[in-house]
Amino acid sequence: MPRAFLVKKANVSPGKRNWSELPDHERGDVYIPVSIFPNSVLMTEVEASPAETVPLCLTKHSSSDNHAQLPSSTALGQPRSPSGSPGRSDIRRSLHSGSLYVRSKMKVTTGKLPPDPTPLPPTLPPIPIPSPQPLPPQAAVVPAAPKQTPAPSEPPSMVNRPAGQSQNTAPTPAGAFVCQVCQKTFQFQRMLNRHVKCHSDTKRHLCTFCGKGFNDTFDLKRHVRTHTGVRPYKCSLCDKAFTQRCSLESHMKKIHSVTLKYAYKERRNKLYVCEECGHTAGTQDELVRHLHSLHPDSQLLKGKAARRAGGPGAPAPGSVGGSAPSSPREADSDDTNGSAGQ
DNA sequence: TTTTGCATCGAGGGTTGC
DNA sequence: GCAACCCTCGATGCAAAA
Repeated sequence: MPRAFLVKKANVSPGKRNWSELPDHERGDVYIPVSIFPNSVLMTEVEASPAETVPLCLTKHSSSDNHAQLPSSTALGQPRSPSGSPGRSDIRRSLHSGSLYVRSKMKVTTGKLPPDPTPLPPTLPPIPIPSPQPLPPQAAVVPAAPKQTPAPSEPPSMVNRPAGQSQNTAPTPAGAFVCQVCQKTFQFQRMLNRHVKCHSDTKRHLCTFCGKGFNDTFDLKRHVRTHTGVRPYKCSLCDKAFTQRCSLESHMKKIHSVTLKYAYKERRNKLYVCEECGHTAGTQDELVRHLHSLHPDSQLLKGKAARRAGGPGAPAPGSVGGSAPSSPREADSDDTNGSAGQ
């Protein structure tokens, strides 16, 4: 699974948040949550929503191209990361200096190809460069190749789709749904519908810090932790903390030789994370009490109240506001600051 | 130069709320 | 029933250590 987008490690320099300098267990206490930035600050600078302000970076550039569009950090005479490419902090610094820099690498995913005896030629045309104006999902899923014909093994009926079926989807006679872009098959239509978004350049959930877009709120929330420094997953043996559970489990296994007894794909105990401060709770009630006592202005609480009242504008279930929506898109796409999830 | 540990994120599958 | 939300696995790159 090629990873087309890699966030380089932040270059450590004065004035930047350097989490490695802090004991992990203290990071959550020290980090500056988004919410304490006056929303107006962030939102003013990113006001028009990153998708509009930033030509969204979601253009395909080589990594060397990145350097050419490094307005702020170099212009401000600030050091760059050794590799020459900007780190996260470059983004933030730029953001706070009034010019939002966003990495220009584009996520290009083609999906996982099924075992196919006739693999696609290596010289496939690139995925269409995103247009400044978001395309509707289906429109954005124009096949990369001029016209991809079904795999030889596929019966002709696969390209016959019922009315209402996406242009790029088709059910097989067996009931599986096939992505017409990459030929990957899915058992359910909803799986295919979501998969099709992978081929789209339009990302619905945008990070207010860097403008990077994600297809899923959870992906965005997870990503935002790289900006906020929230590390909910703490090692019980050495106090090290991680942003993701798999990192913790990997750490436990490699460093402490502790392999957690979980079945494959078994759900772990849900962890309720306060994205305001990184506090974790075992239950939602506990988290709510925490929010009431320490973050009474939390967007999560407001959202809950709004939902109870049945009012509009309430965040989606499970979402926890940390920053007030600054644009219809954000209002629509709920949180950037986490939820009680995990 | 190689190995190790961590950080990050894509994407499939399960769960929940409307 | 569907869309959104959430969880998990696995892949990859980077930096530090060996």
